[in-house]
Amino acid sequence: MDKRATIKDVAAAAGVGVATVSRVLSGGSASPQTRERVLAVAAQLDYRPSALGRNLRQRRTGGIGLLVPDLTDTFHAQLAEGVLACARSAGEPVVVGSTAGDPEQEAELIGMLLEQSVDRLIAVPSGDQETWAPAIRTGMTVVFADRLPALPSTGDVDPAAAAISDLMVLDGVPSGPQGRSSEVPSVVADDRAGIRTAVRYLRGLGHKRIAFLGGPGHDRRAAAFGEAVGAPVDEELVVFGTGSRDSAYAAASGLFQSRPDLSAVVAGGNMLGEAAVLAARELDLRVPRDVSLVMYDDVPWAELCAPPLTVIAQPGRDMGYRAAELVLRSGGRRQRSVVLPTELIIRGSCGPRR
Amino acid sequence: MDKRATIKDVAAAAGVGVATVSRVLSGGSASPQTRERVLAVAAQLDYRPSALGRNLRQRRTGGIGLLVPDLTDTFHAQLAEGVLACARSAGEPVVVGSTAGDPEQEAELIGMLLEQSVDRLIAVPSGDQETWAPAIRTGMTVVFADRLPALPSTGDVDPAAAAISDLMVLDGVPSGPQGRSSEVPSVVADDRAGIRTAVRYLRGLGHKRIAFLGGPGHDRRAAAFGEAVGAPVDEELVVFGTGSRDSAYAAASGLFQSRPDLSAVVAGGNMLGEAAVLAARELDLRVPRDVSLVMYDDVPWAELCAPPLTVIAQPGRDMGYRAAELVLRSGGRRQRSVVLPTELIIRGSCGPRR
DNA sequence: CGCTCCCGTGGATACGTTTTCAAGCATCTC
DNA sequence: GAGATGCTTGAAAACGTATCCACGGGAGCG
Repeated sequence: MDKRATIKDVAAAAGVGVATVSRVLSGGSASPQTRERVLAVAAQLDYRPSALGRNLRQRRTGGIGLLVPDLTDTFHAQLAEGVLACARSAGEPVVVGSTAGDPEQEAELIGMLLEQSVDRLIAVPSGDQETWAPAIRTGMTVVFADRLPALPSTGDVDPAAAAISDLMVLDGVPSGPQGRSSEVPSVVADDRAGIRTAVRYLRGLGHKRIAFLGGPGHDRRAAAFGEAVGAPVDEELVVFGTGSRDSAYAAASGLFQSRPDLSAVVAGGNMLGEAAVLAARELDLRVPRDVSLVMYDDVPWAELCAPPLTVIAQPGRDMGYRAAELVLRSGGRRQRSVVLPTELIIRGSCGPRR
Repeated sequence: MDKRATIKDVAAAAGVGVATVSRVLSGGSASPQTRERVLAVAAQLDYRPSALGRNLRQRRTGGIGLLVPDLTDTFHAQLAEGVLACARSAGEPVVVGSTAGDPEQEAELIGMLLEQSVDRLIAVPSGDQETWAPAIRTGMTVVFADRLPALPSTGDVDPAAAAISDLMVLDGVPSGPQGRSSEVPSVVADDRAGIRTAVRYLRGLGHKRIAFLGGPGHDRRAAAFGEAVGAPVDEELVVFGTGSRDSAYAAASGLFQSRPDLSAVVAGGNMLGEAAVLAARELDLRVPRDVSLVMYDDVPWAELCAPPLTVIAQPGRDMGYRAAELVLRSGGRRQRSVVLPTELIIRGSCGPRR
């Protein structure tokens, strides 16, 4: 009922001008006694500067945007927690959107953020570079996390080919020579090394027919997988879901049924890993006796599984935190991208080839 | 580089006044030809109304706030997804904060939202009614989800007693007779029925010594538990963690060690359930042979566990969606609270008392 | 002693929108 | 035919803040 005090009220109560109040509160210069009086009055009136006025004046919203495909994916939740932690310590609000891995929804949410004048954005992208061009062109400070937008699909290239060329350009460190999107900083895990380690591990156990089970945005991982297993890549052994749990399950189930000869699976994300466990169980495939499984993302429940899942761990929370740091410190001009290490955590879901 | 077009630009280009443009875009009345011209010009200029200006004018931020203890908790992630889905369909941004179950951080985040003039808030509260009084007094439209804030701790009452009196007041339907916070609508599951069903189920299996493992905000569930097992409640069998995974693990481990005579555990949340599985395994307790476990929240990984977890399912996504609906349709004055049913899903983590 | 320079201060302006208000104009009614 | 009524329209105010600019006074320097 009692409306919030405005800067004018404070100014009047302190007997100074609004400019002085603004300066005191923004850390500008002011005489000690003036500053003290203003501060006292502000505290007594319980004055809180309205972000609305400030934002309008400076033509930008203070907060930062965060776009992830699905919070129910534990890795994305970890990443979000990292972003939130960093943002909180900076006192910045964060606007979250979930895209369901759908470029269209992603574009829509970008539009919404633009409308809100949110000019700093952290994203786990689902769309390709074309989707992201508008946002970047508008001057938004964008930081990609976990993955990079794929090359625009000029015509109909199959994902694998695009993914490989993507890898060529990006080559471990994402700051490739060309490609517009390489100008935007990113925080990603060293997918190439992670996948390579996992594949070598499986090879060491005797596995020959190894499959990759990916979701949207896992092109880099798929490409790294292709590289790690070496040519010729059996294209039937690289399958993709579309982002939903159902689709992941369908992909996993289809893979197991169409290729009973495979003996090991690398899941490109924890939702895919979950689907693989479920599908295998449904088809009476025992893990790891009948099929070995290694899953991207170390999540708390990986350890609870039957058997406990061998995973490629990437520091989700750290990635979010670092991404938030990058996007907040973007005052310091051009930012370097960050590549964090992965770690193969061996539990019980891999065994020797039967 | 090219600054965004403002309403003035559109007005000038269309040869009309800004008021007309505003009306056309807000669905006001205008002559067909004027409307068409304005729309055409706006489209051609790629004009998007700035939320900043609008918000300042109407003295409120369009968006809605969402406060949860921890997105890494799968249930909270589900709830958040529900909120995001509803908000997206309404075109509203949502500002998310995670409180780590800490009332202090919660209060801080409430302050931040206040500063942003976010006047609609959905919260899984951690603090008590005292923490929430300021937000509600300011005129914020608040909807609680999953739980209600506890009664203010006047002096040092132990959580169990407070929880029980809480239950007395709230009695299933949260709109109790007194208590200021009972005026705020909420979306909660029928904890009482859920817990009662679980306890009866365990009783039916022959279990006598059943423990409750809770976290912050689980007072109602603890109270319902006490009611279900009937007096006298063995207070040692009701233990609380503080919200973190570590604390949950410590609580679970401590419980198992101090009371080797217990034969069943009800976990008040999925993080507690996770901790219980881990702690049991560490102490070489077999589930369900040595100890039975039923966990609150049905989460995707409950099925993957060894053994698959018997759970009290509550519709997290729906709860979020309904809460968002409530908070958005709050134009229609006083809203009724919603109580959603729970379902006991029997899997493999409960067995007969050994 | 006088000039300059700098610091502290307050008035005024701009940010982009919605909304009120009055005016203009055409149509309808008596 | 004149007054009333309704619809469309544009000018202007307001929202709360940050910042530009001008002004005043004190101190330092010549």
